[in-house]
Amino acid sequence: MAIDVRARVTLRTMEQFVAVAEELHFHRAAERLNMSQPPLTSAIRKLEEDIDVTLIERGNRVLGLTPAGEKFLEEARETLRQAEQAITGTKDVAAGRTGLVRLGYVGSSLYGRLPDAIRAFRLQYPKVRLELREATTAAQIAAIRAGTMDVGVVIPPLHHAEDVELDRFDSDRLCMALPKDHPLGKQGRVKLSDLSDEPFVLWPMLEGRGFHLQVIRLCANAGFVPRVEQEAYGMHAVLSLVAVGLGVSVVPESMSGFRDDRITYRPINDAGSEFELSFIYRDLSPSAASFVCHASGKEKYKVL
Amino acid sequence: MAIDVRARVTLRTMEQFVAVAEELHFHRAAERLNMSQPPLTSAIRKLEEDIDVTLIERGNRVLGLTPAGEKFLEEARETLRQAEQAITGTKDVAAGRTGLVRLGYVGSSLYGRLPDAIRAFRLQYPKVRLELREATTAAQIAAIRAGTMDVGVVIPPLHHAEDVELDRFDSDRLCMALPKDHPLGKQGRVKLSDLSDEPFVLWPMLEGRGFHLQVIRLCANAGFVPRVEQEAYGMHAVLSLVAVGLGVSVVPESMSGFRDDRITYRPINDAGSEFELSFIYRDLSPSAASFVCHASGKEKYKVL
DNA sequence: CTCAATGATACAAAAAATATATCACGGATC
DNA sequence: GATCCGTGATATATTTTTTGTATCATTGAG
Repeated sequence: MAIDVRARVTLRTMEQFVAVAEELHFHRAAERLNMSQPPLTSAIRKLEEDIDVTLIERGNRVLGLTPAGEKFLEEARETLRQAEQAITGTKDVAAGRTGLVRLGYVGSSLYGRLPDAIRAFRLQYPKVRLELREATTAAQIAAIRAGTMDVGVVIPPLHHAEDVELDRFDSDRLCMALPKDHPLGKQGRVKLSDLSDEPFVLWPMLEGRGFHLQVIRLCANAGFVPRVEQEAYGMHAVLSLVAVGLGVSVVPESMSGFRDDRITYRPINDAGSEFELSFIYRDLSPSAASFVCHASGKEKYKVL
Repeated sequence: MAIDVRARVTLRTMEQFVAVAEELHFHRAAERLNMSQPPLTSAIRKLEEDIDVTLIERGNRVLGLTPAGEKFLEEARETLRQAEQAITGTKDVAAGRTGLVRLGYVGSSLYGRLPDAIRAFRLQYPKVRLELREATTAAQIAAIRAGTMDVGVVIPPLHHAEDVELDRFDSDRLCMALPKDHPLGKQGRVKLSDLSDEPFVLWPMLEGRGFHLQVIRLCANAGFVPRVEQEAYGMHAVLSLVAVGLGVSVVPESMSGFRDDRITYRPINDAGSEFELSFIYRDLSPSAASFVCHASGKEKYKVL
C-alpha cells in the first residue's frame, strides 16, 4: 500500500502543492504553474486523499497550512531539489564535468606540457577529481588493462598493446646532460659521438624499456655502445648522479627545466633523438574523455 | 527548458529506471514493476531522450550502465527515498507522531500524575519533542493565547478564558503542612479550624490566584481568615519556610511526596478542599493532540 | 539450422491530466 | 440589505500519457 501511495504522488503533484502552499491562492498558483485553476484544485484534493492527510486549511476565503502541510511543503521542496539534482548531476557526468580521472604518467612528462594541461583542465572542470600516479609505460598499460587507471601518459612505441588506444600529446627530444666541471661541459658544441668513451648514468631497462632502447639506438647510430656504469631509478636520480660527476647521460630536453649548477645540458641534433609523449586509454569514461580531449586539443571522443 | 525536463521525468520513470538498472533485464524489471516490457522499453528510451543522456549500454544481449547511468541510479534511488520520506514524514506529523509540544504546568503538578504521563508519552511518541516550562495558571493562559505554548496544566477555575478549552486531567486535595516541632504537629488529628490563630506561609496571590482564593475560602468555611505572615514564591519555598517554623501552610496533598523531616502533613476533610488539574489549549497541533489524548486517556481530538 | 531468449516496433486501449464553462459562497460596497 | 467581486468547487469534454497485446528482429546455443 505504501508503494501504491508513492506511485500516485508525483513530482508534478509536489510542484503543484508547493505553488499553492507558497501562494496560498489557487488562482495565482495555477497561473504560476501555467495551468488553470480547476485541475489544480482537484489535484491538491486528490493528493490529500492519496496520503490521507489534510494539508491545507480551507478557512473561508483564507487558506492556511496545517502542521502536516508545513511538513509536506518542506519535504516536497527537498524532493524537487533532489530530483533536479538527479538530472543535472547525471548530465554533468555524461558531459564529463563530474567524475574521477585516474591519470598515470611517466616521470619525465612532469617537465613538459603535462603540468600546464592539468592546471588548465582543473580550471575548466573543477568538479572532476584527478588522481595522479607516476608509473612506467609498461605499468600504465597493465593498469589500464586492469581497469585501475583511466588515462596514461607514456612514451611510445608500445609493444603488444593493440588493445589500447594512443593519442599523441607532446613531443620532446633527447639531450645530453654533462657534469659542468667535465671537459665536455666547458666546450661550446658537443656531438653525441663525443660521449663514446664516457661512463653513462642511465635508468634501468625495466623502467621505460622503449625509451631506454631509443637511447641505445641513438648512440649506436652515432657509432658507439654506451658504457652504462651506473643505473638509477627516475630521471631525478639519474641527474643527481650526473651532477656529482659519476658520468654523463642522455635525458629528455624538457628535463633541462630541472636546473642544477653542476649540470650542463647540450642538444643532440642526430636524427632519432625525437620522441613523443602520448595518451593511452581503453574505455574512456566521460570525465576521462574530457581530460584527453581538453589536453590533446582534439574535438570529440566516443565515450563508453 | 530545465523546468520542462524536470516536468517530464517523474518518480515513476525513476522507479522504472532503477528496476531496469538493478535487474539489467527489461523483462524481469517489467515483471517487478507489474507492467509489460514494451512500455518499459519505451519509457526508458524516452527518459534518455528527455535528459539527452545515454544511461544504458545496450550491448548485444547484455545490458550495462554508462557512468551517467550509474550516477542516475544513485540519484534516482535517493530521490525515491526522499519522496517516500516526504509522505511518511507528513503522515507522522498528521498523526502526531512527530512535532513539538510546548507544555506549561503549575509547579504543584510535578507531584501528581504529570511526570508519569510525560514519561509514558515519551516512550510511545519518541519523535515528539517536549518543551517543558513551569508557569502560573494565568501566565499559561496568556502564553496559549499568544501562541507560544501548546498545552498547559493548570488549576481551574479559569476566569475570562472562554476561548480556551479545558480537559480534566488529575485531581488533588489540600492538606495542612505543619512544622514537626509545633504543638499541632505532634497531635494525631488536626482540624483546619485549629489553625485559626497560627501564622500562615502562603504564595502570593499573583502566583496562582484561583488556587490562593480556594485556600482563603476553605479557611473562611472553617470560620477564620488566615493570617498570612510570610509569602514565598513556589511551593518548595513555602514548605522550606514551614520547615524552619515560620508558620503553617495549606498545600496540595501530592506535595507530601516532598519529604522533609521537619514537616508533618495532615489531611483536610472539609468540603471544598478538593481541586483539579486540567489541560488547557486552544488550537491543538497533531502532536499536542497526541499528548493531551494520551495523558487524559480520551480518544479523539479534532486537530487543527 | 533451428530454437529459445531478449529487446524493439506498431497499434489499440485505458488512464490521467488539463481546459472550458459554470456554479456557490462570503464579504465588501453603495 | 441588495448587489457585485473575488475565490474556490463542480461538471464535462479534450488532450496527453501510460500501458497492454501482438509481433518482429537479432543473437547465441545446441
